[in-house]
Amino acid sequence: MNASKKKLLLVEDDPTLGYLLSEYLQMNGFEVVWAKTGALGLETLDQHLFDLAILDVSLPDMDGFVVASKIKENTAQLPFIFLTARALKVDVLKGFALGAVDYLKKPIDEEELVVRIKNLINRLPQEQEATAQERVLQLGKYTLHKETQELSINEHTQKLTNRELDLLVYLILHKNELCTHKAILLKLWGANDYFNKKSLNVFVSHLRKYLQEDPSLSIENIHRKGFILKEEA
Amino acid sequence: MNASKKKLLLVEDDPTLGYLLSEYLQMNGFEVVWAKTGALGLETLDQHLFDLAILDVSLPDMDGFVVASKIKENTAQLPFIFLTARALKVDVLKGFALGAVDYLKKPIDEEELVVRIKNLINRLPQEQEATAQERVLQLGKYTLHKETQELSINEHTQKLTNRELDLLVYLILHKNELCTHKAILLKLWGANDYFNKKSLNVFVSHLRKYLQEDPSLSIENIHRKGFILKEEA
DNA sequence: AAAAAGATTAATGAAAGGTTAATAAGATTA
DNA sequence: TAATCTTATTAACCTTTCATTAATCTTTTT
Repeated sequence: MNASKKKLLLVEDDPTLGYLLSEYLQMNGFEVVWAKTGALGLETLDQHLFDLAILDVSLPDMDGFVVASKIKENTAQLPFIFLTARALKVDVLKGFALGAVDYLKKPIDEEELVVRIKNLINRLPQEQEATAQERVLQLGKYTLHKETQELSINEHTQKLTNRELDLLVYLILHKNELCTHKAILLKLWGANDYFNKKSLNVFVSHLRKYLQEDPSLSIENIHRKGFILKEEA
Repeated sequence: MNASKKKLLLVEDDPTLGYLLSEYLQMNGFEVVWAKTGALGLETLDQHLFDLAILDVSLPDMDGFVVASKIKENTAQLPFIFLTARALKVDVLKGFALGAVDYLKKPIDEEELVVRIKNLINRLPQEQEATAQERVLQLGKYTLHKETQELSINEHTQKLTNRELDLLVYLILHKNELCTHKAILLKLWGANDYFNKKSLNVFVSHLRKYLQEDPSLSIENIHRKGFILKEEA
């Protein structure tokens, strides 16, 4: 999905949990800096550009809440979550009031933690890239704008109908994979019968015509199975 | 922050909890539509523009996960969270895999729920209302004065009616983006039905006539979806 | 070679969209 | 209060769009 490794700051004094989480997060593709005290955590902020901070609330030297406020003062935009055994309601409310993105209660399953972190991180840089990637798909020399339903190559653009668009999007998302008649028909038509299959053929035919300008592209038929949108290397 | 009340869809079959949450959320400044079954929840999606959906996982008619998938298919961007007694790890992972923004486990303190929801909603991509406050909007060679409701080009000015103005402003704010019938109708008419759609067509027709003088502008129809106000580069 | 499946182009008809005019309801003016 | 004006809605009518179906030809399989 996203090329660059995301960098996490983990502030956790418990050596066992700290090691466990640190390892597990790294195994899951994150770069992790583990600070064992609040003070150390704040220091590392000057040396790294983090994407997210994970803060234990109970720390030997300073309260996790204090760390959070300092983070807010120093690095304007670094989002942080609390991870703590202190599940008191007031603490949860205080955490969110401070601007936490989430407040997780121990014991926490590592797998769940990773899923939640990935979820958060994907949601953060939303506007800039995420939507743009969804709105426009690239296929060979072609560009497909989903909103305007326009398929462009060089200066020429072909407007697609709803069915054409849906089918092309489906094929692009499964590029170089077999898309069975059944799967396509169920997804786009909702039912898999003789006449819908006939209809599907018509649309494949349309798309083939539209995609002629790039010879590296082809929609091939696998007899009695389905279609493959191939893009040659 | 944002002036408008945020609209929540609550899908919860338990009458006691549903009532409690619904009331409490309303007390906290949210507009809440409470659907007691998954099917009813999906129906209301056509009548309202929601900011967030809160889904119980165990529902009488259909699984909350199913409701979530349907939401994803129908309304492009409506974020949703799960609220459930089923705290099994696989369920949590499944929930996030489906694209949930959060997964909360019952019993949940109402106050904590409200704080978490507010937190989420603040974090959601806000509609850029920046330009919405401008008194004068520029569109191609045209100038639109919102106060006087006058659309001017060169020496000619056309006075707009309220509906014409509202529609044009909406389209300008979403220039070169698909504006679905549903979104326009819900925003300007408050309801999405056959006759309002007919009415919308009339106003689009008016605007097209007014915008004829600048050939770089066009209001295009996307069959069965909506309109795009295009400004060619 | 026969039969089945697929490809392509064209024909069709229902639904959606576009435009202009009529209507009704509210506001304004006389 | 009646007359006029304004404007959103509804109606009437026409055009366009597009998924499906049909018709015809080609390819593949057995």
